[in-house]
Amino acid sequence: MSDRMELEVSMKDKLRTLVREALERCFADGSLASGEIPAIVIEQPANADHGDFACTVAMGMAKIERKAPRMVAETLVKHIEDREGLCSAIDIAGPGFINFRIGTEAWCRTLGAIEAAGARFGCSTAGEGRKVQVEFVSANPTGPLHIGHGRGAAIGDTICRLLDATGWDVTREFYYNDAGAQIANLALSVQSRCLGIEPGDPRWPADGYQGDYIMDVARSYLARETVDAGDQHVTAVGDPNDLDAIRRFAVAYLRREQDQDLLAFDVHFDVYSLESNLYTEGRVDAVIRQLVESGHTYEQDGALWLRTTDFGDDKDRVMRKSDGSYTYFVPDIAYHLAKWERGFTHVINEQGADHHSTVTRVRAGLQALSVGIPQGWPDYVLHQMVTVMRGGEEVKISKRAGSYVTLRDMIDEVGRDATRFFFLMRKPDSQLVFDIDLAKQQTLENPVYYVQYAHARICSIFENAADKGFAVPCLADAPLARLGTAEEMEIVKLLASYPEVVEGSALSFEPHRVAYYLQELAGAFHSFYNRNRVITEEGDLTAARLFLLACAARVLNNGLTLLGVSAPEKM
RNA sequence: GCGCCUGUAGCUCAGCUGGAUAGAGCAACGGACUUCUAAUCCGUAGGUCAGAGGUUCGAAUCCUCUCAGGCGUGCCA
Repeated sequence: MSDRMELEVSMKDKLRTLVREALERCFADGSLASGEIPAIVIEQPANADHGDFACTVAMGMAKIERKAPRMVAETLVKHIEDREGLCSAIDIAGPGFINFRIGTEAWCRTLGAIEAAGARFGCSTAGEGRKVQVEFVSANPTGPLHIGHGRGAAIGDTICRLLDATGWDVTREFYYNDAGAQIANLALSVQSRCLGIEPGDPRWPADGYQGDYIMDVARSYLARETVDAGDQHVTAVGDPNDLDAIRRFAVAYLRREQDQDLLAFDVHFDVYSLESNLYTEGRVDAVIRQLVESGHTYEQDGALWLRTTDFGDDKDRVMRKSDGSYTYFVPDIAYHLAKWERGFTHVINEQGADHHSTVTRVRAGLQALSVGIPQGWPDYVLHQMVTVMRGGEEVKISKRAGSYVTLRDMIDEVGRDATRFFFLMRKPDSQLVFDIDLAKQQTLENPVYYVQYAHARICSIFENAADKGFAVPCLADAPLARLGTAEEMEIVKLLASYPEVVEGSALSFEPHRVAYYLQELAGAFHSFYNRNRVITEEGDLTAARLFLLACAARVLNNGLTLLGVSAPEKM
């Protein structure tokens, strides 16, 4: 029970409670007058001399209280009752900061939560079991996944893991645009290859897909092979003149390729939604009808337009082209309406930023429907472009020209762990330069190895300890009072802050925070390792340090797992 | 032109959603293995946080403008 409490209440939360209770006492006895409890911010000072935590509330209250901030702080501190004995010192400093120094024992007590929770340390129930759907990758089945999809896969998958860890009921979804102009283009490209037409030939389709993989598809089609992809099982007809059969086969073939790449990347989906199904189920026509009824559409130049400018767009958009077919965002609206109807009040779409113009359009369409969907639904996480460098030069990514680096290349050349970690190192908003040569040649410099090495080193210590008759103790047998060096306490403090890192990372959809945290924790361990021996003549000290490292290994493992990166025991 | 993202050490990037003297990793230089994995550690050096205003006790962080780069602005997705 007490372990449970320990698990869920962070040090910051405990201090926040101390301050809030003190404020209430101040108001009760009249030593502070405003009577209104403001947001209480507890932060970690950049400078360790200022203590473990600082509270800024006195400075914020100074104006309302009409007192100097330091006066407010002094009054407040006098009313703090630290019943749990957390603080070894509470000081007032600078313009009115209240600085808290946490006692060594109080810090060490937090390790109990790690033993108690194990693989679930860092998890919370913040999501309260609510449903959330995360759509990511959603590559068109017109070619292999490239490095940009890889970034989306890594970010989307880790967001899912983060949400799952923080108590959400997560559905991972992949949307295949297997209808529309690009798919027609794909079919024509494959057909041309079947007929021996090459790029450059006057008969080659304009904007045709020129990649070599199109030849593979054509060969397979002519050989009448069978492809299994998801619930699709397509056997090639083999007739170069049957464009419809070529389209079905090509889509299934490329879906299978993408599925295999994602499998190799350890990315899995719960639901695959097909754009073509939205048509066959009549959802596209239905949404068109609803939009027309909404009064937000008009006909012009033989096309049907949605007045997206009613909802913040800078120009109206065509829904139904003059040739009678629909633009991509109509099925997109139908798809998102279906998400809503499936009960997902929380939806996150992870996409490349090159598709960001779709955000306004989809939201506008959903608002036009007036079915109670909130403004700003769904959420979007847009990752910026990945620039690929090879041989010191930028590799221009163009699917149609057939020039790109595939995700499969990266996994084969760099390894899954390093590729994932690399993609997760930067926040989605930042552009990413992926230097293939660097990633291949200097693999050992990749930060992922730094973190993994920390885990492997700890495991190695455990092995050596076992050889000398030391078992890793449980909390009850670990004399935590023996801990206290600067290096040890650095590790303890980092371990205690892990749940907040996970929570913040999940809340902001920013996986890179976990990656940075792990590097910090690994660094704290490596520093400790180089200055202290774990296995010594002193049994007590040895036991205490083994326990501390067991906690560190646990958290390294938990964090790496969130990133989809392995935590090896040997390297 | 307009919209979104970005601009922080030589390079690649963090900066906990407004706090105290702005950080890390590479690269450079100097050190540390007869001791649990040197894929490691310690130290030195490196800054007009693109620029200019504004908001307030306090700004890399918020608002405006300027400059620079990326993406978008298709009856492509």
